Amino acid sequence: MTNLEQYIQSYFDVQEEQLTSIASRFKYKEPAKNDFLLKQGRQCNQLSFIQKGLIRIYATVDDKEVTQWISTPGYFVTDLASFIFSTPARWNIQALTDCELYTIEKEDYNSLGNVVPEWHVLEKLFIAKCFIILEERVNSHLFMTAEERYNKLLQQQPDLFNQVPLQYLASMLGMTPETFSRLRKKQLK
Amino acid sequence: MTNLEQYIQSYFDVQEEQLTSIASRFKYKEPAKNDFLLKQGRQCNQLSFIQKGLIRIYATVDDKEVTQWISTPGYFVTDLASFIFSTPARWNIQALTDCELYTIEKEDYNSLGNVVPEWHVLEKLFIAKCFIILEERVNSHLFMTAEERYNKLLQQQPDLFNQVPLQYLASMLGMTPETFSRLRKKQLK
DNA sequence: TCGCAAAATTGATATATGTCAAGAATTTAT
DNA sequence: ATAAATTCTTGACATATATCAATTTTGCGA
Repeated sequence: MTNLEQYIQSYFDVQEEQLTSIASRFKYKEPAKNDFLLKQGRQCNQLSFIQKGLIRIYATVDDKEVTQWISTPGYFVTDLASFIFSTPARWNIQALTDCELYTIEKEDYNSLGNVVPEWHVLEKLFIAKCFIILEERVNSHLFMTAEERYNKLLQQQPDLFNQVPLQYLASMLGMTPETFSRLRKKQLK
Repeated sequence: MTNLEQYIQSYFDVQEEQLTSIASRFKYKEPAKNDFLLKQGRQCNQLSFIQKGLIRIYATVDDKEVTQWISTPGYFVTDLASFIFSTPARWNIQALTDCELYTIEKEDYNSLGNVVPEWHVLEKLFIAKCFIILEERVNSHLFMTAEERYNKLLQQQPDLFNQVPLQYLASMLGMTPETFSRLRKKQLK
């Protein structure tokens, strides 16, 4: 089983016979560092699995730039709202490093319903998982302080802390780089 | 077209012939004020449309009680994660007033795929809409201050402000009742 | 390898929001 | 209608986090 097939299986829980058929619709891509996969305002027509590299999702609104998330190998990346509803993208998606991706175009993605009988069910579950991830993030703001969010991220994704500019992590946790830096200092003691 | 059918249509964008069939699986209920539709830790087996009344979704974690949302007529209410994945519910769901609901049981809901051909597609879109609502809420914490969140809610749901205890609104916006009260005072000037 | 640009840190200070306690207002139950 | 309970408001104060500016460190391109 290829890496891509493993990724697909872990997300979509699809039967093995159909894996090859699904995987064949993804195309290998190697965006270079700083390349944009998507720009705010455009339409998002792709869903990508990250084999290698790091990708930042961010937006600029009223001069304020906010990093929404950093995606890492083994995960997918897209602007789900734009991808599903063909609305203008809210997010920029940019490679933080040279990357290796498997990308499916929206029209191929949408044709999967004709190929894999259970596809719409799997897709539903996939989106529901995305929902749960977001619910968790809302909760982190309702239940936790900035410091607790910092500690949680440090625990869950320690590697990120020496792979990406820390200001991006600060932003996705909803705090300034200065606050992030001070929490970091506190931790190191 | 009944109220219920209108609600279903607005959420699921289903064809008119199938509306009756779907609607027939919902049962009318009248929970009284303070009745629980769901308790944290249990499994959520119901999805309800609110015809009348107000419903609070909240959770208590480590002695901290957080209101996640207040649902109003014309909207549905459930613990989506628990409903879809049969996991223990994260949330309590409680009637803030006497209510009139249309409720569908999970097994009936799951059987809709056999009744309405396009059901899984509609369901996918429904969940995707829920995703977008949550994305919007995450953004409100990343881009906005407490005061901006207050003003946004006041603008979008002014009625809530004289229908439910304000401490619940404060909580769902991620602030204390005192802060909420002071922002309120500021507004009234 | 050097030099520049970006990022991170640090200190001083400002501001937003939280905490605690008391009292006023409102709602609910008897 | 009254009493009790809950909710809301207010003030004083504490704390977390933001802002601004200066400096150091790091990383990158020539």
